[in-house]
Amino acid sequence: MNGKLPKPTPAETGILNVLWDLGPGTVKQVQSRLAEQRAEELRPSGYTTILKLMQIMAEKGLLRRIEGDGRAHVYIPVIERDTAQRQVVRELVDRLFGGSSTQMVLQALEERPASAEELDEIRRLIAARSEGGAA
Amino acid sequence: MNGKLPKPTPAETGILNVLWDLGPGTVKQVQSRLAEQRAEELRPSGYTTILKLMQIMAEKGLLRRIEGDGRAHVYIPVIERDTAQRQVVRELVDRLFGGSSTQMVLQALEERPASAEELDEIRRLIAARSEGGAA
DNA sequence: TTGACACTACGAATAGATTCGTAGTAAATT
DNA sequence: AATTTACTACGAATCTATTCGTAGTGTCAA
Repeated sequence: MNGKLPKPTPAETGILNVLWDLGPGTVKQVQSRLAEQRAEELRPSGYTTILKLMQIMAEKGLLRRIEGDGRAHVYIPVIERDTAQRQVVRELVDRLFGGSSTQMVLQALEERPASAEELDEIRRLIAARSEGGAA
Repeated sequence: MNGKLPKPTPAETGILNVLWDLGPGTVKQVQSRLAEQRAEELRPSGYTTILKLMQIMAEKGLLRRIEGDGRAHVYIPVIERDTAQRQVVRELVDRLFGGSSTQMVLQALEERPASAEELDEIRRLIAARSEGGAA
């Protein structure tokens, strides 16, 4: 019944972000959260739009739908944040960086300088990797 | 005449990759290069498909078109590889990593372990950044 | 001149993502 | 019971990306 989960589209990613932050939620909760976030930049999507998207996501297997207290269904992300992130990063590295994650890392650090603490964290990860032994 | 360049679509990125690698090229050159690359995985796009895409890209300002020796036009990428990379990385960081490039870096290194040399390079960049002082 | 060739230009088909209107339904309120 | 409220379900419109067929044009060789 369940092959591999499809890559979330941009709009779907927005919904997933909300659910990853807040945990299980109804369409209404997701929709109003998105509306808050986007109120300033873009015109927020209407209720039925988000409903439809979440229904589609449930069909695709990205979300699981369960009965809630009231009439509203509750949706839970099936795909993990980490998984989605890795999936997209991988695709981007392949498509635009010739498979070199290093190049991407360098660009990322160029684009948005990290704080000292963050650099430290990266340094630690690298240290761990260096010892553990890379392929 | 020229606002901001639009973000290249996936197919457009494939074309840009070829032109970034080979320099100015004709539709035929790009198409056959792509066909080679993709011959094993997917069905390669036909000639007129690539032609159309490149025409659209020229309209959008992503490519510049000049007269070649023969009848075929020669196309030159207007957008630089670095620029496109940064653009897409930035969008991805915003969309999926809450604006934290560090998180993305960590994921990237998880997904595709870098070699010792690469880690070294990253380490050097970080060292430079640490001194220079991040925002 | 005729025809083959190597291109470009254009229109239209297909596909996927996103949008929302409208209708249905059940519970809560009057 | 009738109305309002709060939802879901469904179909269809729109938009963008991608695809390619077909027609037009100029060059070159026979």
